Amino acid sequence: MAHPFPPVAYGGSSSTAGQGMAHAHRSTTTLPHPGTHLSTRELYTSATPAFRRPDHHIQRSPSFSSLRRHNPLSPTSTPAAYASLKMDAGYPGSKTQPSIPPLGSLTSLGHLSYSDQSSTPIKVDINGVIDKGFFVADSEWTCYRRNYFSCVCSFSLTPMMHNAPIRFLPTGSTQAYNVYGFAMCISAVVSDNDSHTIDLVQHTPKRDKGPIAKPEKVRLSAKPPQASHHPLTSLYAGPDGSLGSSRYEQGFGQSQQSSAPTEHTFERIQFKQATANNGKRRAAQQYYHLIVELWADVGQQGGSDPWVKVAYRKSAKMIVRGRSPGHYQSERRGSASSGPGGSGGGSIGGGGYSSGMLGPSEYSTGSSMMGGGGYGQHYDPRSSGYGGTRHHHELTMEPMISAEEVKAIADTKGYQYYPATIYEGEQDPRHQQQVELFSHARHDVSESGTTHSMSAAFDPTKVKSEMEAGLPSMFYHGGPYYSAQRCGRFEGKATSSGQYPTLIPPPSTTMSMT
DNA sequence: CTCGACACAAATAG
DNA sequence: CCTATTTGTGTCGA
Repeated sequence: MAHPFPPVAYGGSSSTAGQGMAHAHRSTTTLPHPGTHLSTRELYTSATPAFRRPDHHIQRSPSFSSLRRHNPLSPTSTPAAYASLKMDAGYPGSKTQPSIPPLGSLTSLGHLSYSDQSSTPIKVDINGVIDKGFFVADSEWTCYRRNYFSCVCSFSLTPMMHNAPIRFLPTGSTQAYNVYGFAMCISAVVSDNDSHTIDLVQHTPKRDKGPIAKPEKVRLSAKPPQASHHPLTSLYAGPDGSLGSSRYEQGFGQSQQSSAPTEHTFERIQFKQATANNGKRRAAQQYYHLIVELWADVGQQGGSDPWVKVAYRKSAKMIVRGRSPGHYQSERRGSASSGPGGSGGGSIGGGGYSSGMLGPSEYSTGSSMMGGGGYGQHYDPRSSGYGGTRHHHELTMEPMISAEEVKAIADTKGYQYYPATIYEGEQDPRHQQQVELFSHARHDVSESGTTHSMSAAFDPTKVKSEMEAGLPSMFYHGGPYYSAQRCGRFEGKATSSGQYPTLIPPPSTTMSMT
């Protein structure tokens, strides 16, 4: 598995489009390879969950932006608040990023333990951040089949002992395997039918010109638990380009290999196929789930295939649109139900905590991610009253979230992010709020089947929302902090808002600063 | 209808 | 400021 893809340079492309592409120049952008670390650009671009390029995608979408600016689309599209977590920070002006689809709780397919004398049980955590490409439409997480998305994956073992041999005992089996290494991969399945897998494809920057492949398992080392304390730390790579966390690992010389990083970003991924019935017909809408999997290398113990799946985490259900954005803009799915708009109330409470997802998610496994949040579509940032305040604490523990939390949340209407919105609404770049999230990452690995309480990890308390004082930069490079920026609109709704302790900024009060 | 390919244009990054 | 690169997406054709 050296590299799933050849390095990006497929220079060969001739001229198809006239655009410019002669050769891959930016090699940087090459697809991530498993043992390699990303280059700088990559780091920022995708590797970093939180940091993506500042604006990039958002603005990019012509359709949305333009449309949105001039015409508000239907209510549905109304912009909502986003939770942006990114910290591009450093400076105001950056745009924020929309929320990202949450991952559900971790599902273990067996038990890991150190095989030394200690036999210490190992708790596994999988972190995955779907970075880019997704937005909420009609309260459902949506993306375009043709657009890229990326997924940052990492896992951690607690406790971490690098030299100790590990054993894996699949659930329901008595046969334990020696684990020589780990790898992660992403895949997708149909929501209704887990057995129905959907292929994911990975392009090179050259896109059509370059080869495409399926995401492959990438060998990774566990991220040290310590990293956890800094959510960001783990997430963000050091400036030097190497992942901070990886250094730790390597330093120890774990068996995995020096080249194994602790985190891998699958970039330029797209679904091979769109979900069926994208809302058009009466037929039931199909949904997919992205799955972040952790595999163990058991050598030949299990037969020819050395890889045994240890655990995985499914994302919230999502719709993959097969057509151009333009087609959907005017179109409305059906409806009714979810109509976000309709409800302005998106309130549902579903909860989302989105902001936290990124950072904390890193270490908190199941918890935070559900972000969906519900913001319906309120357009009024202020008028409505959500005024700031709605909030509450409950977010953390929303009962509702459990099993179908994902669903629920999603239904709830997550935040929708629309770039344009920002413009229209208000742009306050400066409202960045820093959030320190730290949840402890404790969760039980035991067996959480699927549903778990995710809430636990999130501590509203810890989150700090305010801080605008302008120190964005500080946090940023300081490292570990997470700052979330909000964009102008806080559509926060009561309900949802509750979920976001962090994000909810006082309506205009704070923002104007600076 | 969906998928795939081609091509254009916009935005970003350097 | 300019250019190279990358990505989103409109559209056509299969």
